[in-house]
Amino acid sequence: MNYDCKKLANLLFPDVTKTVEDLEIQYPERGLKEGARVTRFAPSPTGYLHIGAFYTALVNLLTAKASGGVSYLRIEDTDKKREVVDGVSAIVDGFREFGVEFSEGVTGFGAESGNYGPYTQSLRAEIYHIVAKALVEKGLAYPCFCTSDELTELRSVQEKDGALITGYFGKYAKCRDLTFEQIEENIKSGKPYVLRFYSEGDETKRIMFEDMIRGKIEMPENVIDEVLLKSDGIPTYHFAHICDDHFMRTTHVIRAEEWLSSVPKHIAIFKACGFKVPKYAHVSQVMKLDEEDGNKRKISKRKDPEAAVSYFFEAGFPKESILEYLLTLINSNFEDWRRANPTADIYSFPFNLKKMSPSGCLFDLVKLNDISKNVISVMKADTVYSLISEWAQKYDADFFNVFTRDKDFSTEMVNIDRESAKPRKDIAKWEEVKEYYSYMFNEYYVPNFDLPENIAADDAEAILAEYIKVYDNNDDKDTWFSKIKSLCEPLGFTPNVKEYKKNPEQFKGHVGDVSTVIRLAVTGRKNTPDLYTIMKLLGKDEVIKRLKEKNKWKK
RNA sequence: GGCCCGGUGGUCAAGCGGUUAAGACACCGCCCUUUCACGGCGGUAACGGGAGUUCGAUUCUCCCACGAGUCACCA
Repeated sequence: MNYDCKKLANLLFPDVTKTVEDLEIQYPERGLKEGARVTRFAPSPTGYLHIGAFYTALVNLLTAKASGGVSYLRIEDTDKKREVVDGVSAIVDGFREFGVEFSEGVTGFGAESGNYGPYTQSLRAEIYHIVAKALVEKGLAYPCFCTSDELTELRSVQEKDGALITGYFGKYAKCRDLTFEQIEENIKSGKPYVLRFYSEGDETKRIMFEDMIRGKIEMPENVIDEVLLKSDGIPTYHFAHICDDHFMRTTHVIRAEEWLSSVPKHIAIFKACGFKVPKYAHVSQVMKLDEEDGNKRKISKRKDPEAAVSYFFEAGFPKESILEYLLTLINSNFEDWRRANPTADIYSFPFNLKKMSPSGCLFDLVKLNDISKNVISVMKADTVYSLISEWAQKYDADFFNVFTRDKDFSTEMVNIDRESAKPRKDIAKWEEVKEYYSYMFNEYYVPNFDLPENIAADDAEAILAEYIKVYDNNDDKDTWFSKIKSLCEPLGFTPNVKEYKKNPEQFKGHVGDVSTVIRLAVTGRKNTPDLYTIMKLLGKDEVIKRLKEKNKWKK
């Protein structure tokens, strides 16, 4: 540069009086214990909380917690075009729904905690300008007055030349050669400009860095004069990343893999600023199978409803299920650990970044269901009752009224075959509950008279006729079952299943078939949890009423 | 197209020069069982292809194909 950089810095940033040294004092080293990691999750408020973003956030949280460090939430709202009105709340609420908390940072719209703020980029203009000014003073940044048309043209020229890389760099960076007078004149005449990084990179040289998930990575040095400040004075992601992660004292930048290719750029800017480069870890993306071409692809905000974490909450997956599932994707040894520590807090899991897979994984709803069934199966009835109520209140008002009409009844209902050594694992998400227990509520009960092939309608009728005679809702379970057994022989069935299996031709069926008839009559289902309890809960009148609809068996 | 990342059953994945190539989910069968579920036992199923290096490659190297990402005044 052929001019006094200090002079230019003052021309560009006349109002900036603070220095980088001031900032170093204002945001000192955190003084955490050896090995404690400072991580951050830094989303843009462009819509709902994305499941992939949450996944990355979880890795950040886990990394900080496992090392006794700090995690914080920073909002990257430097692109006003993409910003969405309730973007910040959507993100914060999303985490809140998971019961997940950062140690510091943004806690709501316009709210934050911590000593390294502001944690919202739009509030940090001064900081960026201080650092930018310092860069200009060092001759490592300069104003560029090129219009977007000129840039597009540059690109097409480069492409025509068959250039290996395109972009604003080296000899193509014509604003590098502006004289001070030209710059001054442009600025005085109000010409918009961006501030560019003056790259000293050498395109023949290569840079090495260590990614904590992928290991050593070698790439060509950055030569691009990346935009640092946009024409409105707001920083680009790249520059904000450098300033923020330095002054918020981030030790580990853990972000999605799409950032991997800009690491050389970031390292160059960190060094130009005289800042220490943090450790990087690039998390591979959560993908799904595209229905059209059958290939893996990133879960898309636009095309895939399951991209939003709210999708899972609407379906009624407990937050623990989603968390558990994501943990199994994050560290493959999580499942083993969970088996050994069934009730431990997930944050006590010895998380290890190095154990993360460098390849992208498919989000498997089937596996989520399985995990969720396990999670729900070990919940206490009271918990299940309140979680179903909460869910229904939000998403199914009609069911909410029915379900909460009689709390004791519903609690006992969800407690059938629960709180035991071998709990049932039927329910994966709350939206299944209404259908699953439909026969327990008259509003939803659908009589069904389709007998299994092996049972004749006349026999079914006879079974019920006899059963009504002996049925007593006050019986204990053994008595209840022995009465059903006693029905068998007079009607040509056997109470002994083994006997039936030995000589099937001697009987019409066995006690299982007799029970099936009663079950079908009472619940409309061939399969249910413990029938005894169901009948007990339904009550004598209702059971008898249902038993008496016996004439409707399909013949 | 340049750069870069990735690759073990359908899915998530152990493995890190010599293994009968774990485990989980899914699927199938059997057992248990008044149905279903749970549980138990068993089964089907994998190292993208080609060259090297080596006594020996899933593992190391290179090439090819494939898949992903990135090349903006978006993050």
